[in-house]
Amino acid sequence: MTIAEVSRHYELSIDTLRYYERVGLIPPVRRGKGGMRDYSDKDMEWVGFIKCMRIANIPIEVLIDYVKLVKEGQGTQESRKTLLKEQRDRLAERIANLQEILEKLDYKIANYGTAVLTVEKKLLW
Amino acid sequence: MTIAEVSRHYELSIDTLRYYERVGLIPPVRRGKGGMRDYSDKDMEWVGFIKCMRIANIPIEVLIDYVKLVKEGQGTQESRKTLLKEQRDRLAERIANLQEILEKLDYKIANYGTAVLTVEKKLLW
DNA sequence: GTATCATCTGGAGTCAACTCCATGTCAAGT
DNA sequence: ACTTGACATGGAGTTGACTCCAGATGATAC
Repeated sequence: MTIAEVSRHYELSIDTLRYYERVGLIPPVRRGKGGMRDYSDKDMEWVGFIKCMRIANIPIEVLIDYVKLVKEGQGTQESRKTLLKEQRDRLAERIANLQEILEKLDYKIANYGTAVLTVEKKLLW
Repeated sequence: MTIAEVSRHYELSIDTLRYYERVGLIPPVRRGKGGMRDYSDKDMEWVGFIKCMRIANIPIEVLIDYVKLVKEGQGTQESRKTLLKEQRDRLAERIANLQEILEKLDYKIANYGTAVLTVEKKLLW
């Protein structure tokens, strides 16, 4: 897979793909003729994983740590699992939080313009 | 309410509160003796609202537009409602998205280290 | 064999959203 | 009278995460 293909497939810019690799968010991709990247299936998996994690706002720093642990090998499995669990919990919390805000927004929209209910509105925000 | 009190109450830094007001995220706060801000209940409501919206990642630009519409008065109610609805929908979509990622993460954690299931894992990421 | 094209690299630039800083004012305590 | 402390302002600096650029290289089309 060329970088252009990966870029299209995951809708990540070529620059972003190179950036991710540069900072260690993705293990180094094997190079073919003339130093060009040739993404393996495993590389693709990584890109997909990282894309998901980034959508979930998991900081790049944290993901770099994860990649480092993977690189260190078998001995780090527990730490990796712990790291993922931590992030999972953060994410779950965030979702709950956003859910609450969604409900508030729904309420606000439903009652928009009704001059009544001022008291309750004040309780909300 | 002094700025320090508002800061403590909403866990927003004093700098952030001033910044929000400066860029028009919060209507101008009335000043007391010596030019010091004196937050009214209405101001507090605004701060709370804006805080929520920012937690939901609604961009500052969008919120500034909203504040502007409010300032323009009654005639803009429909536009404001539309704006809120748009943001509500984005938020709902984002939550659904995050929910999916949470499930993937849960799956990944549950099967962590089990060398089996490699095929399914590949399907996931 | 030359123009075009995709890719490469290292480094600089951009953007949103704060965050910090220097300097100044004012009221209160000693 | 003087120090202290909270607050004010305008503007500069920081951070995270990209994004863009200049210059080089190798493959492909004509």
